Amino acid sequence: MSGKVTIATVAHHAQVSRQTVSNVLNSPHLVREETRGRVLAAIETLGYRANQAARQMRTGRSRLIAVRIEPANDGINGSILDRFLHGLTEAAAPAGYRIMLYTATGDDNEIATYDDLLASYDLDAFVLTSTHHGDARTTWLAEHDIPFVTFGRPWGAPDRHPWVDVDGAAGTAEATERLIAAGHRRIGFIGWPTGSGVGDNRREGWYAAMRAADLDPSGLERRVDDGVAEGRRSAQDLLAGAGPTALVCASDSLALGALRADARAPVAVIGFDDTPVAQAISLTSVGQPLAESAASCVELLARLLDGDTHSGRPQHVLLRPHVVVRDSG
Amino acid sequence: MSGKVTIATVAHHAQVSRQTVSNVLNSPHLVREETRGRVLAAIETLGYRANQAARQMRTGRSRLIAVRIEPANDGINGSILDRFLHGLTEAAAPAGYRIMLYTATGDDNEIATYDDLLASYDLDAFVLTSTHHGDARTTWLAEHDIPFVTFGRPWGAPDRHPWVDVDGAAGTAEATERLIAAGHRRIGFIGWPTGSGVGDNRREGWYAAMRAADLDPSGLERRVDDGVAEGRRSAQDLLAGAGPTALVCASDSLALGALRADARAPVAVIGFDDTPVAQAISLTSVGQPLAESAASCVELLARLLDGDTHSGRPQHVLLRPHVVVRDSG
DNA sequence: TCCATTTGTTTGAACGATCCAATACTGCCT
DNA sequence: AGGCAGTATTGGATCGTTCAAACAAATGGA
Repeated sequence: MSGKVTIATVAHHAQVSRQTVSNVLNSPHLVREETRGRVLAAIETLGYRANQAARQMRTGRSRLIAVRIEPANDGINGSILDRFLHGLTEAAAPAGYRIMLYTATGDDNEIATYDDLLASYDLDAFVLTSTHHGDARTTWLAEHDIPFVTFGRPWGAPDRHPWVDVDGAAGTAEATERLIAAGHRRIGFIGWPTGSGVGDNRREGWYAAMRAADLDPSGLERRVDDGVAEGRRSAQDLLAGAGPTALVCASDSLALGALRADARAPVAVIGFDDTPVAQAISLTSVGQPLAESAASCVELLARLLDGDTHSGRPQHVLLRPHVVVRDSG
Repeated sequence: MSGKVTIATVAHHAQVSRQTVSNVLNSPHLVREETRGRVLAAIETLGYRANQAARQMRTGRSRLIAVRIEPANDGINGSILDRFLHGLTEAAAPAGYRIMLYTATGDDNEIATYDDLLASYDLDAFVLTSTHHGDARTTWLAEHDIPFVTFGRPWGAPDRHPWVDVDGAAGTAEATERLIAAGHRRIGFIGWPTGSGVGDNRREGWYAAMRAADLDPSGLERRVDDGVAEGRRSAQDLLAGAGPTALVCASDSLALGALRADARAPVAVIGFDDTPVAQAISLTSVGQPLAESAASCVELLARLLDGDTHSGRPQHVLLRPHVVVRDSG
């Protein structure tokens, strides 16, 4: 190896000053065509890469985006987080950003971690995944003027910050419409208790699709905590009552339970999230566009960080999920 | 906010020089007790945190560990990678390290990425997850003297680098012994084709446990590609032949398939990896100690990076997985 | 008493990039 | 020819930390 290649090495090789090399990289318009070519050639030849630490020390920006990775298997975790993370990493790289992970136990602890990360690493931005009602984290970040994006809408609260989310209602609506098109008329819904933004939203899509098709949704829904057992019990209950021929569920866990219910005739079931479980048991499920969501998060952040705040482009992105058809429905 | 707190701020506040503050942090034994107390108090009061970029520029070390996150849902990905990542992040933090993600398409591309990451970010080390026969990556890293640990043994190749792995044979052996203790005598095994280190290793545990209990394993095994359909077919095949009363499988996918096989009498099935799928369908499965594995990776790396190479402690860690008992076996 | 040794602390320089202000070089107008 | 605006390039200072070496004070032995 020829030792470290610094901006000085390049400058010497291209017969220009350090500053000119820096300009070629950061303000190309200031440099004459011919000079720029010479410098770029030298960079190529020497395999020069700007040292981030030095750049960061001067500019105060690290080109690092932090994402929390959670311990438990709930929320986005345990099923689709890795796909989201992969999407983030892949989208961030071409924009010159990298993803750094951190953990935290509880919101207060997470805020302490922010402080630490910001002071030690000069992080440029955060991506938050599991936002909830009255989230102290978004408040703190906003107060401290730290750029961030949430994957998930700020349910209830005014949306003062950029966010990306998946239109759950559109997903359950598509699932319901698909079942209607297949001839089903009594389509049930198994979802979570009223009050969770995500849960209410997914229920809404089913309800709207039923009404739009002039079908009566009354008596066809159950709201329970997430889980296979709960799904099974609810399905059993619905089948004994209103007798649906198909079920739309707010999660794959509920859907899996529904599939287990004893029914006279086969019941079509559609889950939500397209987790590995759905793939394994060939469950039709509403799949979130995770790669696209991640790319949108990066794009919003990049826009924020590059100071495009004045541009009128939207700070919010709502993406459509799509039904992944398998054997169950 | 009182602006940035640097080492100079602390030095001034504690009435000492910058270097003394630095010594308190990096070489405490050089500083007198009383002075150290004064400096630590100042650090506490001011909320000082060392700036990593500046430290990195001087020392050439970033305290950053890179991990590749893969796109596809195979290998460690898609099921347990997020738990491993969480473990890494959690174990790294107290040791003063952070986890950075990167992606790559293929080994060659990954090596190019190493070059990039090392030059731009001065990464301290890498953790590789899906090692395979004749892995070009380990060779490259070793040649360039980059510290790294693999999660997975270097099957076949001489183990010139530190690694952490889970003893698959011990896992299938425990599963087999458990079935034997439950009264089973004809216990089958469904695994992957001969030639994959991990697959052969998992098969070995079943085989050894059978022999140790004086049970004849002949005719009781099938080797097929991974997948639910393959698992089902193999199970069906075995049941029609040697007629096992229990099955040990090399993966949860195979086990799920095996559960689907039509059998006269109920067949006990044990899978491998304790994926979300196993949890969802209540499949007994051999669970890998992922948090512990991750912690071991960090420990080995920290040892490498802190220059403890002379110490005679082992460079290899083999951890025991354990059967997570559920309804299926 | 004096020098050698140890212990504790301070000073100046350096890491590699960018920002700033000053300078050299154009071409153009009067 | 001289002046002037605009462009291209230069050297020096700077970010916050650690390294290397110098310095000061305390200790110990002959």
